Amino acid sequence: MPVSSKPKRRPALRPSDQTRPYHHGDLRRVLIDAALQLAKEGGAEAVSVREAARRAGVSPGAPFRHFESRDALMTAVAEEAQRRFRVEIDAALNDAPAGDPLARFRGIGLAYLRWAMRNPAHFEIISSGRYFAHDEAGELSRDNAELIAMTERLLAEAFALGQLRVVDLKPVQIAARALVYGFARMNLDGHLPRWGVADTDIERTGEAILDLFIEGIAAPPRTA
Amino acid sequence: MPVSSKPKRRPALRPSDQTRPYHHGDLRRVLIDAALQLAKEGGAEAVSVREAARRAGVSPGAPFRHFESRDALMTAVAEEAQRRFRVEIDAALNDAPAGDPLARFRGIGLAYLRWAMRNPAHFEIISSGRYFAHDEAGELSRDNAELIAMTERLLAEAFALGQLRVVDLKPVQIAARALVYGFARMNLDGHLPRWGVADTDIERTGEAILDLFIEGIAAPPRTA
DNA sequence: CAATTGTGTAATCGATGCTTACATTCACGA
DNA sequence: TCGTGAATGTAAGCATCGATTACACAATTG
Repeated sequence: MPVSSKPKRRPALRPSDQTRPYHHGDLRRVLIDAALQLAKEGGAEAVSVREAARRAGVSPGAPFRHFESRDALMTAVAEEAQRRFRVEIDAALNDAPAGDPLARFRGIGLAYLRWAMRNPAHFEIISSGRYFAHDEAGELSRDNAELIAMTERLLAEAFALGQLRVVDLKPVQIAARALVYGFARMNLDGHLPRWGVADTDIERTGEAILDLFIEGIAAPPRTA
Repeated sequence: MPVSSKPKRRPALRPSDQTRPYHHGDLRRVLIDAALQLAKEGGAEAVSVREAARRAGVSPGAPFRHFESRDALMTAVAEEAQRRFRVEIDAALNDAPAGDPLARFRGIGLAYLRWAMRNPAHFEIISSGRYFAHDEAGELSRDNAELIAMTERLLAEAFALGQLRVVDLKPVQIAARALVYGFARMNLDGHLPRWGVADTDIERTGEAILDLFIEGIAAPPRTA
């Protein structure tokens, strides 16, 4: 089993001359970073174990000491990406008004979209369901379940406050996810230009469709 | 350039004994079919040129006489899949009431969802934007543009008839696409179980979110 | 200090995409 | 009819990749 968290000193290769030390220092961490970088450069499937090893300055077999397969590496990468993603979501939630669950719901959607737009490859790794076994990747699954539960709770609160015109909340929840996921993937898969969305308009358009959806489920204003 | 459409006689390997004829007959076609089958069996990325050749009973180099690269093969596969997809869409349009553009719009969405649910791998190949160059694949692009134009027209007609409560139609169009695309990909990427959607409920749920969306953009009934 | 465990290297395997040189067959014009 | 060139197949080989195995070195620990 891999190292986990013991603070290893990074060997800091001697100033000018020597062969670098036999042991790397924190190869696991470095490999994940290299993989993240590779994904950013060439998309998720451009990540190869060998190239990550190359960038870490290590032999092609070395990564398999830390990850039993490419999928295992990608799972770790996905978990790291998910961690970063969660930071943004939580930040968005902190910025949203506590007493307005529908606004908070929207805030999550917006943060989701923005992160996906700005980190397409990492978003793909998280969501493609091809880069890791969902059964493992415990942290990732747990995290995901939390997010699902959170949107469910927010919708229920919104409904209780009379903010929604809809009764059946499950379809609303799934539709909302499908909407943001779909838009994010349209971006990822290069569909948006065909739909007349310029690069500079992407985030604005994402916000527009999210608002359209929210208006569609929101209760009409009291005074009509 | 490959053969195209000349009706070649298929050599019908001699009854019991002989080595099959040197020339295959219609290898291009057979390779595409094999690739479609491979995709159905193991997903889009399970398609390999060599395996397709193997199934066609032909040497590993042979396919490259017909497709200059794996991507070129996948492009042809995508075009074939798109052709089948279009058949369903057009059928759905024929079934929909001519005088009710919003219903026709919904019909397209439904047909889209159903086809994507029932042919996930082929759907992925069509839409993933990774298996072919969008600039080439002329037929595919043309087809896609047609579909986009069609939904645009239907929305405009619906608006003209007062069926919509929304003014800005572009976001509606994109949101609709994001919704169905997102749901289709959630299915493809194995998200739906996590969202509490059982296999048997998938198509029903798809219909539900589509209807939710359409209600959200539809004008309220006259008599309120 | 010695042994155990962790972590790297070297060499190798099989599969893949793709290329090149050569073989066979088809199709068309003299 | 035939024979020549184009089309289409085979054979062999390259580089890359994921993965395994045997071995080398280092760090920790008793």
